Order: sequence, then structure tokens, then C-alpha cells
Amino acid sequence: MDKKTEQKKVFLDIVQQLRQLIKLEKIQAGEKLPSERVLSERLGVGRSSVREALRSLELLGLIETRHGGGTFLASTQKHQLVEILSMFILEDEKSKKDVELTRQIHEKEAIRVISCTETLRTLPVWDSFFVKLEIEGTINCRDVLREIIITSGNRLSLKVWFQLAVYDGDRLNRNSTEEEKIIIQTMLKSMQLGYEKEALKAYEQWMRIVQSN
Amino acid sequence: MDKKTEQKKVFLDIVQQLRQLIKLEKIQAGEKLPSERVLSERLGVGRSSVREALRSLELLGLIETRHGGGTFLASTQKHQLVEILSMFILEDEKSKKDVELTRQIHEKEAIRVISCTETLRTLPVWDSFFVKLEIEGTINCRDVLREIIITSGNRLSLKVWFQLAVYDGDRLNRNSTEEEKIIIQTMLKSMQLGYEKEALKAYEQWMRIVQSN
DNA sequence: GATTAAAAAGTGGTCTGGCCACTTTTGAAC
DNA sequence: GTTCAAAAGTGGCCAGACCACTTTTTAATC
Repeated sequence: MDKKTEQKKVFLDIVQQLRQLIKLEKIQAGEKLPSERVLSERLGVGRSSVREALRSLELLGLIETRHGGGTFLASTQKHQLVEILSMFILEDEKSKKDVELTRQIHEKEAIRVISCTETLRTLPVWDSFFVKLEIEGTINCRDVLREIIITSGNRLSLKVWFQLAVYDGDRLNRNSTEEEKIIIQTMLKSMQLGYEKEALKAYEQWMRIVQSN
Repeated sequence: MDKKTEQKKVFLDIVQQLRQLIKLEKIQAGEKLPSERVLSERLGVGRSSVREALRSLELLGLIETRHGGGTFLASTQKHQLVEILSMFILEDEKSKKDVELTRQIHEKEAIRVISCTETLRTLPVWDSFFVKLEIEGTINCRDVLREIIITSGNRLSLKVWFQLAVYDGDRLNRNSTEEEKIIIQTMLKSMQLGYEKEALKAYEQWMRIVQSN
């Protein structure tokens, strides 16, 4: 008995089959999916059921639909985990805190990994941040954190982080204050020198400022 | 101009309105929502649109439907956000190593949190593990890690971990060996005493064994 | 041949109405 | 009061229709 066919609900079955279809036909982000009518025929189900599945994926930001244009596979950046989370779950403060803490878990680990890895902590990108801070006097907070996560090399961690960072969008996607500038410099410099503890200390100091905003 | 009414797509509008309805009528987890036909009439939209919205929320595990019974608000524990996203995110580029590392990131953080928190590290559950190890001589590896994550108190982290643990299912869901027993005891004891560093050291020693399997 | 405008085809958005399967409620017989 | 069958309520699914919008095709013009 195939797991896929013993699904109770058609629309859930369709979600599974869409996943397979995307995989088999190697549909890339941004590319077009078969039309609702074609899917309906190919899968042998009603168009309304296909729509229920597509709309579910759309709510998650996994696909995008253009009226009259078609249905397209969305890019990873557009997944809307957090939008939905904030709508139904993040009502209470506890959940908001969880999102923030989870994001920080990944950031802290990235800092540890980089500090302990010669080839990563000596990367020229860190110097470029110093230069930018010198010239412009400020830097985008989110950019710094993103670069740290990217450099750590764990792509899955990056994806999780990306989702979580959307939620704190306003607090992170802004230029650093004068106060933060010094802390960020300390953090980066410590990281470059492999001083894991100091780097984390600076990071936590920075996050306390971020949180107070 | 009301944000709710300027939505382009009806089904997204309905998702919003459902949220309001749940809030206004104070519908608790497990309680029944109005029927699809009633919602259709109350919101002045077609039943198919209502279904598209409901099916979207069902995919997320935010609501549960019982054929012939009705639609019910799901309990928080049943939300499947991470699971669904992982279906699309993890499947394609599943770098096994990334999954493993990411899982460990959450486990290590949980150990840190527990070690540093008086009320958590002195919980009786840890003693119960010792008792079990004494009597049965072994313990399920996954159970130990799960308890650690749960105790750390970050529900989102737990959700992420749960999903990642599925991939390492075989390596984790088994009884500990004699060699592991001692390491686990060391880890738990260090954690209980608040020796964060020692606990993590034992953990990493344990993971090296797990990885070699 | 290239450009442009109109027509046609394709596609998503939505609604109506129908039928089925299952659950809950109702009400009558006991 | 209990039991059980009928009725009502509800979700599951489908077919068809119409609209709005986009893309492609076609035809006319330059």
C-alpha cells in the first residue's frame, strides 16, 4: 500500500504529489507550475481540490500565483513561516521570546564556529566590515548577523535563521547606533582573533541593546 | 481604508477574518468553529473560498476537521508549521551533515540553559534517568535528548528539533550502550550541578560516538 | 520585414449547486 | 429511561459556469 494513496484527504494528497512533481520535473524557484486545470486532469481530481492544496502552499509562501499568469515556485526567501506564526501563535509574549531566542541560538553557534575555525575567522569580509564602519560610521545590523550565519557554513541553519529574522525585521534591519558600533567592532575583532568567549560576550551585550528597542 | 478589506484574495481575507472571529468569540482550543456553510453566509463569500482558507489552516495544523463532525480549533501542540516547511526545505537539499549539526546546535543550547538555571537543573526528572540507568542498565538516547530540549522551555526550538530528529531517527532512537551509559551519567550529573562546560564536553563525547555509528 | 493593435487562448479567482459519506441530533417505539 | 431508526447537520469532492487578467497568436499596417 502506497503511503501517498492511502491519504484520507485529497488535498493533502495533492500537496504531497506537488512536492514530488516539483522534485521529479526539477522545477526551480521562480519557474512555472502546471496550471490548475492541467493539474486537475493529471492528478485525476477536481479543480477545487487542486486549489485547496495550492492555496495552502500559497499561505506558506511556498508558491506564488499571478492572476491570469500562472502559479510559480517561490524562492526560499519568501517563505512566510513567521507571518503565519505571528498571526496565530505569536499572540503571547512567550512565543515571541521563543522566536527571538531560537534566532539567537543560531547566531551564537555561528560565532562559536567561526571563532574556532582559522579559515573562517581570517576571512577578508570581516575587515570589510571594519572599513565600512570607519567610512560610513554605521552598518546594517541584519547584514552583519547574516554574514556570520552564512560564513558558518550550515545552510540549514541559515534557512532557519532567515525565517526567524523576518520576525525581528524592524529591530534588525536598520543601521547600528554609535553605541552598537563599538560593541560590533569588539565582537568582530574578538572573532577574528579566535577569542570565542569575548566575541560571545560582546554579542550578548549587543543583543541586550537590540532587545531594549 | 481597512487593511482587512483591501485584501486582493478572498481566501486570505477569510484567514484574517477567521482569526478575528476566533478572538472575538473567544473560541478555545478544541472548541468548534462555525460550519463551512455558515461561514460562507456570514462572510458573504462562496463556500469554496471558505474551504480554501480552512484547508490552508488545516495544513498548518491550526484547525482540525472531522468528516461529518465539524471544524475545531487545534491545540498549540499540534501546529505543523515546521513540519510542512521542512517538507519543502529539507527534502531537496538535505545535507545530512547540516541536519545533524543543526540538531546539535539546539541540544547544546538546551544543555547550557538548563545548566545555568537553578530551577531546571534541579528537576527530579534527571534523577529518574539515573534510576532508570541503574535498574535497566540502559536508556533510550532520543528520550534523554528530548527531555533536555523540552526542559529548556523553548517551544519553537523543540519543534525544530523534533523535525530534525526524525532524520537521525535510527541513530538516536535506540538504547544506550555500556560506553554511552557512563558518558550520559557524566553529562546529566554535570548538568545537575551546573557545570556547563563539563556537561557540554560529555555531550560532545557522546555525539562523537553517535556519529560513528 | 518590423511594428503595432486586436483577437484568441490560457490562467487564476470566485460562486453555485449538487451528490456523497460521516456524525450528531431528534423523536418515536418500546 | 433505553434503544434505534430517521432526519438534520457537516465536511469531502466534483462539475460547470462566469469574470478578470495575462500571454500568445493573428492580422493589419507601415
